[in-house]
Amino acid sequence: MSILQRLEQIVDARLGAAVRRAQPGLNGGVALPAASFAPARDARFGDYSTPVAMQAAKAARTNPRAVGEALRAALEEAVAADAELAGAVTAISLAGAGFLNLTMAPAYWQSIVAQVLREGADYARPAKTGRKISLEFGSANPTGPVVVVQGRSTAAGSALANVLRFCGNDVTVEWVQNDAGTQSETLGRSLHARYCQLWKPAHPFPEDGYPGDYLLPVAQALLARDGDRWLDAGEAAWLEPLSIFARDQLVADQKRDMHDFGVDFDIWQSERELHQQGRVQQALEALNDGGHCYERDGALWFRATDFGDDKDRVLVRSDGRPTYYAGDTAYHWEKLRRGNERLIDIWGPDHHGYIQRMKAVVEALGHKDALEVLIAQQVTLKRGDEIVSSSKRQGQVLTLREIFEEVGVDAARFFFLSRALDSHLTFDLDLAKQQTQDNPVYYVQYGHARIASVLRKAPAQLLERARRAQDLGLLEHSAELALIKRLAQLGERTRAAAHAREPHQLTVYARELATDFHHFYTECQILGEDAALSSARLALCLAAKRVLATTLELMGISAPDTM
RNA sequence: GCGCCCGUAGCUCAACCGGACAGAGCACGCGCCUUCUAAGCGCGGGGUUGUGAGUUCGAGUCUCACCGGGCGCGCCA
Repeated sequence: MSILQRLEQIVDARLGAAVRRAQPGLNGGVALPAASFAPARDARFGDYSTPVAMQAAKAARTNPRAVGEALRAALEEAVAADAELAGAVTAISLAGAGFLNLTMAPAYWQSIVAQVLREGADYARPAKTGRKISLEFGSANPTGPVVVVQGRSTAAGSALANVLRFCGNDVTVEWVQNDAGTQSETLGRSLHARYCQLWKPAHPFPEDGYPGDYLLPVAQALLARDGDRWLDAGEAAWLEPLSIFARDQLVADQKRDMHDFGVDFDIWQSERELHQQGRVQQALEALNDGGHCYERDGALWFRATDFGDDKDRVLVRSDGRPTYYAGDTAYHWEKLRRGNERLIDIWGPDHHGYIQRMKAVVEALGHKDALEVLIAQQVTLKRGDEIVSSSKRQGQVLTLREIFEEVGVDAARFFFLSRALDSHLTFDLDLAKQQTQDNPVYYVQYGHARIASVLRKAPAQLLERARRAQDLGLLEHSAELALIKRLAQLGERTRAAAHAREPHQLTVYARELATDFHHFYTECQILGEDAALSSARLALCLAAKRVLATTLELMGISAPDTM
């Protein structure tokens, strides 16, 4: 257990007594908050701070400063009685309305460097919880290449998956192929038209078909496999096989796009298969058995209004075909049956109205509050001052592949990741491409490359000495301590990003980390006359390199040794 | 009309469960390379957190109303 956790434990254990001291007449139980030491807002207040006394005072309706003072005295006593803690903490103070502040000794910070070197990639990684979480994102109709919005949801989704895994969860990353229903048929008809055009260029293209060039190679592939077999056949004969053929080709492309973008899914769920395997039927039966369905106008309805939705929803149309909603219900049921405690979906902004009904059906299946939906807002593409059209209608959408091939995967991922999912994102292609100081990706990566460069310059013997972490007591420059304090935040920052489902917080931390390193690099000569000091600073470089690499890995961005 | 999201410096955005004097980057001005990568560092000006009330020891954060922007409200997906 870390020193900070021990201190929190002591505070938790003594909080009740502190409250009673402040409020002697208190009878009955009070729900006491748990202490959590966070980095102090301002160095004047010390290094760590907790408002727990104020929170407890509120619950007990008593004076926050009185609770704080009793708690401060109790903590001081406990720290003095323990050699390890006494060496780590130099001051405990009460400030403001009742903040409990800690000032840590340089020896404490120096020990963090040793800890990072010892634990490496596992530094700040908590124990496995075994908690199973399904994360679904990117999912789209297999009706074309992966486009810009999916760049955003997959960059964010995969980073969220990484950080949830880092925090000890067992995460399954899933993509759904919406390969059933009318869109799939439209795809089949579009392909058939392209295929016929290979013989007769004047062959009409369906009015509601999918334009764009991406079906041309699919039609060629179909020709290569089946020759003229479908040319004069009736629709009933070719509709399903061509829909499936197109799906298989396009899904293969989507997989490749995603892989090259650095995202590999554990599951590519076909909606069509859920129907064929009887999963949809089973899910509907489960709902029906629970008494959540009824028939009206020849259709089967789900009583969504029993679970907070605006209106009841159709599961099976009066003509007997199940709705998309029925398929998605079956899919979410599947995810629950696989043992996931938590289902997180990332959807596009046009699916807002769908959230409540999906939560309703998950609750009806007995898993209230298991589903969380994150909405990834629209992305506007720009080149300098010019907005790049992303109208799907014209069939001229800029694909995700074109974007990451133009600006690079690292820059693309960082830009997609850099804003909270629920705020609008403007992606400036020119800025992302610039290899200048304006580009935050390179700012962070440059920190890593700079360290690698110093390490290459360092004599092997000195590097060996640095790895033994024997000279850390010499690290007391303000720039050194500031950098170490930032390294020490890795745990709480990753936990915050995971807990809030806000992977963009990683980009914020990465920049802060790089800033502290660049400052240290400017202020402190690493390789110098004094071997002991050089060894200490090299050790700090090794630790900073490790934490930068961990943060970049979580974001799915490379950590280069040279730039 | 109803529901959801957003509104913070000139611009783009942060702000941990309600916590201390609301912070960064860009842009603008000034300075720093005979030493480890200047893709870097330092200093400076900039704010009634859309408006008005409420809850609280304490509100950018919670509640209500209003203003502005986006999205949704199908036996479409």
